Amino acid sequence: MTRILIVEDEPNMVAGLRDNFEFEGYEVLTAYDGEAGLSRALADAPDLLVLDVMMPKMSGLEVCRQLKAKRPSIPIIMLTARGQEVDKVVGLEIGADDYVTKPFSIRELLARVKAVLRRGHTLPSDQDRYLFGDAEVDLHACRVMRQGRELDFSSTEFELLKYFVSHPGEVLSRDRLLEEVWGYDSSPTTRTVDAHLVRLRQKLEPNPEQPRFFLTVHGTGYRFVG
Amino acid sequence: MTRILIVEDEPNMVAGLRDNFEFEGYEVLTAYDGEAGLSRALADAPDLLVLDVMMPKMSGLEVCRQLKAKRPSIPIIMLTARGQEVDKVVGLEIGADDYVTKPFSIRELLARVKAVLRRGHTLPSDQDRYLFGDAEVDLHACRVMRQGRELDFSSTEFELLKYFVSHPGEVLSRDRLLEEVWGYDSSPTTRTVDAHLVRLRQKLEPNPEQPRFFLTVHGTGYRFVG
DNA sequence: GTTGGGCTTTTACATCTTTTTACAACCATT
DNA sequence: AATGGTTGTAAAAAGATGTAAAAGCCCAAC
Repeated sequence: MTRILIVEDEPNMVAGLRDNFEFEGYEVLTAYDGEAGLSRALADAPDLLVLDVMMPKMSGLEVCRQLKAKRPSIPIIMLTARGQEVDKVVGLEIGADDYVTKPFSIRELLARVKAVLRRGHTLPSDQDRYLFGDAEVDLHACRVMRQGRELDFSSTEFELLKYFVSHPGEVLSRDRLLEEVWGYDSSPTTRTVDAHLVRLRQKLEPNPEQPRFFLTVHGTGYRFVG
Repeated sequence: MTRILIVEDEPNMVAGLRDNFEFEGYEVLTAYDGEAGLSRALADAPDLLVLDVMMPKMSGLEVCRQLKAKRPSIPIIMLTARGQEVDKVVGLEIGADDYVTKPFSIRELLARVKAVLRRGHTLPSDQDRYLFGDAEVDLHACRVMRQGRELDFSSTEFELLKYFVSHPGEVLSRDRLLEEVWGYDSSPTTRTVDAHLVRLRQKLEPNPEQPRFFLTVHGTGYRFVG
């Protein structure tokens, strides 16, 4: 039976994941901090790790690095919070096989687990595509299509877009956007947000002068309606 | 038998809803993302949709919009998360028949489903349109028409208008208007209200100098008579 | 190094919205 | 009618936002 080790400090999250994985027929092991996770992974040789980045004692990144050094073949899927440096997680730097950004749907995580176990390359499962108007956003592959054509998005632009489509309908203040997209210690001013909004609108609105999706909330911020 | 389509990406939630709806004697169809939900709705012609706002591939709002465009008569109840209370408005703007905020009691959802089904698909646009004089206010679409032409209203102007038509006949003090329209911690003075009244009258009164709808109650405030 | 290009941020200015101000007109009370 | 407070109204001021262009930064190529 395929065994999955969940390393995560949030008990509710663990419970939810356990339920779903067991329902899918996996055997589930758990650890509630980085140190325990690492030793458990070495001792019990699970078939796959689901590993939270943010944890007490030892971060998921460190666990991943150390584990990959000793057991390079164990697949690891990282759980990252929004705003964390996704680039460093995947790819060669750390060695994770895939990642999922919180909050995620269980369904998506299951799909990625299966994909990784199948050793099929982590083709951007279309679970995290988002459609609105004539645009199509692939949140995982970081691509944006419109009318069949791919649009160029810089990383900041894309992160901002991502935050908007992840919070449809909510009024998002400039400060909140700066904090969530640019980071807590962001130097940029709020006008930077406006400048980026212009670019999002130019690229994604059918009629940028009269926005339909990226709406202004005067005195407050912006709202995405998709 | 009445058929209900549940479009929701959380498997546990779907399972729970299915149980309850089937117990109540409904037939349940399901879809796990927006895209699938939309095509299912078009293909299987359910009697009602329960539609989550936050979903992969296509948001509930977009599904709602597109479905209402093709099948305006299918009733839709939206599920919104607590943080996105703005969606209440948006969801209804887009044409949903009702909404429920997560977390909700199954009992409440069932009640609303029954209510919507009993109501026999009354278009919300009817109950949200307000006519007076030669003007027509669409409270949900946030549009004002007069003699077939659409008028420009700033958001504050519209909110004020909305409050008036929602309280016809009542005498509304400036302080009350400030509190209700501008907010509890509003810095503006009561004269600001007067300034806005001028603009409402200029835009909506046949003869602004001699108001017929937006009446002054000397020493107290204003009264809308529509 | 240095250079060049792409991306980000800032700046500047036009425009739009909201609030305040000033004063005239109005109303109620005496 | 005189008075003092209230309201109508336009215009000024203040504040926010849209937008293009300049300035700054970073990184890779030379």
